Amino acid sequence: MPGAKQIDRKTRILDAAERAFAEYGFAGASLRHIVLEAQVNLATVYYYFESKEGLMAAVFERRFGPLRQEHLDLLARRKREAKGGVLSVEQIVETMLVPPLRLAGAASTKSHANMRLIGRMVTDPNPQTQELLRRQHERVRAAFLEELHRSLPDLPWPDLQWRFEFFWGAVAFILCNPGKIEKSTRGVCNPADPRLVLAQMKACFAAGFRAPAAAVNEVSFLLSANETVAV
Amino acid sequence: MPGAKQIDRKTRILDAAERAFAEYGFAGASLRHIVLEAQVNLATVYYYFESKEGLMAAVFERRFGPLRQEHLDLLARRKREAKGGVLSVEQIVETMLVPPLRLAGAASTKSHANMRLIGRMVTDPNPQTQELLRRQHERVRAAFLEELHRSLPDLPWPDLQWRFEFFWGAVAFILCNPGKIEKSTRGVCNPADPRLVLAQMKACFAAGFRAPAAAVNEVSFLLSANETVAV
DNA sequence: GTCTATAGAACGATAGAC
DNA sequence: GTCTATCGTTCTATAGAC
Repeated sequence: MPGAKQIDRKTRILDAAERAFAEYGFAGASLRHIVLEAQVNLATVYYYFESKEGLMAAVFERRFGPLRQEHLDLLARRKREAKGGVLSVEQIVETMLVPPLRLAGAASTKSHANMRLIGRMVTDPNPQTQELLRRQHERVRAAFLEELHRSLPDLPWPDLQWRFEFFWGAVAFILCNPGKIEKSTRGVCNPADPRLVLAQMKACFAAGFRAPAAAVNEVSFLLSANETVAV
Repeated sequence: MPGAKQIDRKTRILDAAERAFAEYGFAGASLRHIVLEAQVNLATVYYYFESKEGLMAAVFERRFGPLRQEHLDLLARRKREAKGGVLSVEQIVETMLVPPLRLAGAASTKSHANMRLIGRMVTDPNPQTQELLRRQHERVRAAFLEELHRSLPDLPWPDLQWRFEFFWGAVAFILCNPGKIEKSTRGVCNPADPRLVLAQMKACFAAGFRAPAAAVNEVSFLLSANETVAV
């Protein structure tokens, strides 16, 4: 082994693919770009992963498998440590955020590709990507929803689900392109700082989850107003 | 003119392109797919729009131009009508949401393509897409941020910006793929119903914006914990 | 303005030598 | 396992007839 620089080909491909998928999405990332960066031959990808989709599945498994496990483990541990076994909303929000943010902090790959991968893939239009991600996230999703329901027993089930979607939407958006947010806020917000993201999301969404249930009937008039919007 | 079915070619291309971009993203949408659906020749696209990017810019201008205008108009109107000229957080959230939701409700194109276009393009990895969208949204963004700051003068500026990003992230995510959300919530949440989305977002984010400022120092220990996450 | 025809490059994928 | 070479397709884009 001539130094740590010589990583095996399979890992190099996974690393390069992760960066490419995170930056360009599934459709926009080409295998030729990936093999160029990984310094391997194009055929090597097919030898190890069979197809572009197989490569994406492997990237997902490597990254989101441990992430899912850490999510479940951390949740279980904090439930054991909690008084009465019921976590506060703040604790649940924290538990949802810490594993992905810690993953983002691990600077094994440059430019936070592992962080951006999450956000990018969540919003990727490719149906195979969506289905893979949904299966990866299914159990974690159910576990956290259940825990939130335990913590907020009076909040109606639909309201809880809506807020849950809002929460992950915000997370995905923030993780998607840290540079873009930092630019549009002129440096005020830095999504690459996990401590900031955690504190800010906790403050905002703990209050959001705790808010009274929505009143649907109060708002309909504005949407059916007589102003016309050009279509 | 033999009936309304015979729309001019330029419009047919724009309609088809909008649907394709909304569904597949910029990289995933091919001109061949678009011209097939628009029932025009491939060369027609280049005659009218010069390039794929030109086509996207035209799609954006047609859809987001009026949207931006309605945003600014509606905000100005509600400020005139407000007591003291200061809007409540609920009113601002409503004003941010109503124009895109009304646009989504206008069923001129099938399957809510105009609605999904917003969410899809906000999260699209293509840099040209990002830059176009940023320029389109710049003024509206500044106007709403200013109004929120007027309504919440005690909230620190960074906290306000973070929550603003969370808000639009959640909006983009919800608008991105209504079907996906409805499926994963087993029909509990229906993002295609503007009244529901408006009521739920108002309830969650009015409380989120009103929450006390974040306390950054309280949360750092979890992220530097000694558990290791596989990388 | 609208078409046919095609250039020229990039794509995912595979066969077969070593 | 790793390579070269290449297949067949699809892509954006253009030239030129009508």
